[in-house]
Amino acid sequence: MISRPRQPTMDQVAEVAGVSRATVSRVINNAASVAPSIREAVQRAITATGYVPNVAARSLVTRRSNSVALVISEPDRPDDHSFLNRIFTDPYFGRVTAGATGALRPHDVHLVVVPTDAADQHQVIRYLRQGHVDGVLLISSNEHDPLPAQVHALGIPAVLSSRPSGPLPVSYVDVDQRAGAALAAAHLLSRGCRELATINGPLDIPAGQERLDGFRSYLGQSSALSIASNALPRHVPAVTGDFTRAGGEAAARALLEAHPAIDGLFVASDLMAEGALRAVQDRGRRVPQDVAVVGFDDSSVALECRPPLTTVRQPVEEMAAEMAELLMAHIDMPGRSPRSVIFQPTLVLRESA
Amino acid sequence: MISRPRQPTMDQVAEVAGVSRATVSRVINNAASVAPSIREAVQRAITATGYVPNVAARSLVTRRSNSVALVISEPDRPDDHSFLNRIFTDPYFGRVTAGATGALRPHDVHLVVVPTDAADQHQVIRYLRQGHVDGVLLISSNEHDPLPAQVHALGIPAVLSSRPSGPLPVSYVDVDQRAGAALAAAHLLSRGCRELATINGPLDIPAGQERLDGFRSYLGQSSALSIASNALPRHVPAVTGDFTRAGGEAAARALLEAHPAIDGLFVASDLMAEGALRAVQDRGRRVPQDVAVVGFDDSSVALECRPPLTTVRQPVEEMAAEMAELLMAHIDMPGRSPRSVIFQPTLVLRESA
DNA sequence: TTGTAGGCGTTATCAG
DNA sequence: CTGATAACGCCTACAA
Repeated sequence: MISRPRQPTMDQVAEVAGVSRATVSRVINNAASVAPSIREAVQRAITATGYVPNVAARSLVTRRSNSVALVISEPDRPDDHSFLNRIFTDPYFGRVTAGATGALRPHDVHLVVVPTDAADQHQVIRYLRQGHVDGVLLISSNEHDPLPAQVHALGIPAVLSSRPSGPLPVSYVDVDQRAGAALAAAHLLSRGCRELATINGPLDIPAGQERLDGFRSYLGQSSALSIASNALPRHVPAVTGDFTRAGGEAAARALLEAHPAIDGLFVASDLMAEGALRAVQDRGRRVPQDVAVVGFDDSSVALECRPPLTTVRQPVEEMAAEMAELLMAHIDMPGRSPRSVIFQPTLVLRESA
Repeated sequence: MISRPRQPTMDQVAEVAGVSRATVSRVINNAASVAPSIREAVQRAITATGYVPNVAARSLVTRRSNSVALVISEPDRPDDHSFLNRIFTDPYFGRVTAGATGALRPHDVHLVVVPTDAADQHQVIRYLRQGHVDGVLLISSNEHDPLPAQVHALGIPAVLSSRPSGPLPVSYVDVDQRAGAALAAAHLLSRGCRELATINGPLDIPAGQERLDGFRSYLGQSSALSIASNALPRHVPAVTGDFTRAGGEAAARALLEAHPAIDGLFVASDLMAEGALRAVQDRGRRVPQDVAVVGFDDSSVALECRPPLTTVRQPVEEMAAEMAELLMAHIDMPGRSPRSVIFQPTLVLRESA
């Protein structure tokens, strides 16, 4: 059996380079003022010995771990197993991860992905308190999720992925949900649809509520259009889905059952829209000729739908990158006051509407 | 601005409890022999002060981080962005994560998910050398991936998710791929299919190669069957897909174009099978009446297919849990000799075949 | 510009 | 059973 050789320490590098430990430390953290010749000698010693700094020792003194957590909180899912499955299946989280890691790389900071459901939450809190990470990117969509408040109470730097439900002095990044829904409504109207309906997300999730509000209130306001053409329905039919494919399918089925004349459908997520497409087509109705469908997210499933989905695009990667930047700023400047950054969504035209 | 109060240290707890630091340490690590009364007093002091051990200090002395990395390596994907998207979209990785975290929890060990493509590999190596983690669960399917060998050279405890391509003395967990493919072949034959074909995975991935081999060689051997009925085709048509939905669809299209009489199809992954289903149905052929389709993985998409997919099930969660247990054993007993654990797949009957 | 020395918060080895 | 005391590997005043 070959036992693993212990990592070389800074002292060994110093000895090889013929300098003191402090000097080695200086060139590693490229502190100013190290004679070029010495610096070079140290570099050589480092590569010669294969030295790599010990993170534990370093962060013990710097009080920095150089990593941040991406906490994905879904308190509602009781079943841990299906919960993780969902997280790793929903393209949204992949985009967030991609955006965040990209922004973090220049800062030389690692991202630790921490999925959590209700049962885990205290574990997560403990994890954060132990100093594993310097800050938290918190993805929490559920309005009643206690985690944002708890994390804030910890005093650890944090950035949320959407407006916190209560008044919490914390930074967040969000998309203008109402504007996105209005974009969808306007497009459906402009292509001539008059029997509109929507499949909204869970109403205890702000995004679910706001997309519904945005859709309805735009239709309520567009009196110009409603005068120019047939009157719009006073009451826009809506059925609630759960942001899953199956949920979207069931919701669409119910909707078409109750309102067979529907010719325009706004679905609050692409995943649900994919299910809705099936339901619509199962009833023998063509998309977009008979029923036009607009999704939300512009996730990768939008392209896999048939027909490809017209959808409201959130710049998720950019948003995640912005979250990361905000977080780094808070970490580097403790006491910096919280701020929010709101992104405007855009409409991506494909074939479904 | 409220500045965050520093975490209480062990000394403070000791002072509150009226004991020495060493004693506090003992109750925390519940070392043997601490007087019950003292232990209780310390516990009280801990909750009173809200003490949480500092992981950096601890792992500096124990040389343990109490976390392991789940490295997901896909050296082929040049585009980082789509790469992460794929990882977080493929249900397989979610299952792995679920299985591993579940097994790790009792050990009080955290899982750090580290996706990596070719460009990142040296970063990953550096990360591992820095001592962030005590060991590595390495998911690497590509035969030419240099990472397994590099990780092994590091001397850090590691467990692979499949047999390494070269002779590497390292533990791994795998499923009997050939047996799984044979299961599929046997089932298709038994339901009366005689014009069999397969959509195989990339041949530079062992799983891709072995599933193809297993399928073909079972058919070659089943002379009993081929005598009892019409002779089987000597050459079983096969087209290579890339383990994506779109790839499966394209492959199926090509297959049906070249061999319109196909009545039984083995697809080497559920994701590809979902695409294949579309292609088959687009040609106006019914599944399973005209063409029976068997997938591989029993991932969550198998249930979302229509019709729901008959598929070969890998017990992915259990396999990941086994990987985690093997890894913990290696971590706790350095020098333990490597071993492999092979799981037998099963056939899950649904409606597609 | 470089070296010396103290301390970061734990665990672990000893005595007592 | 409990308490000193010495590491663990690094950073950082401070001194030279």
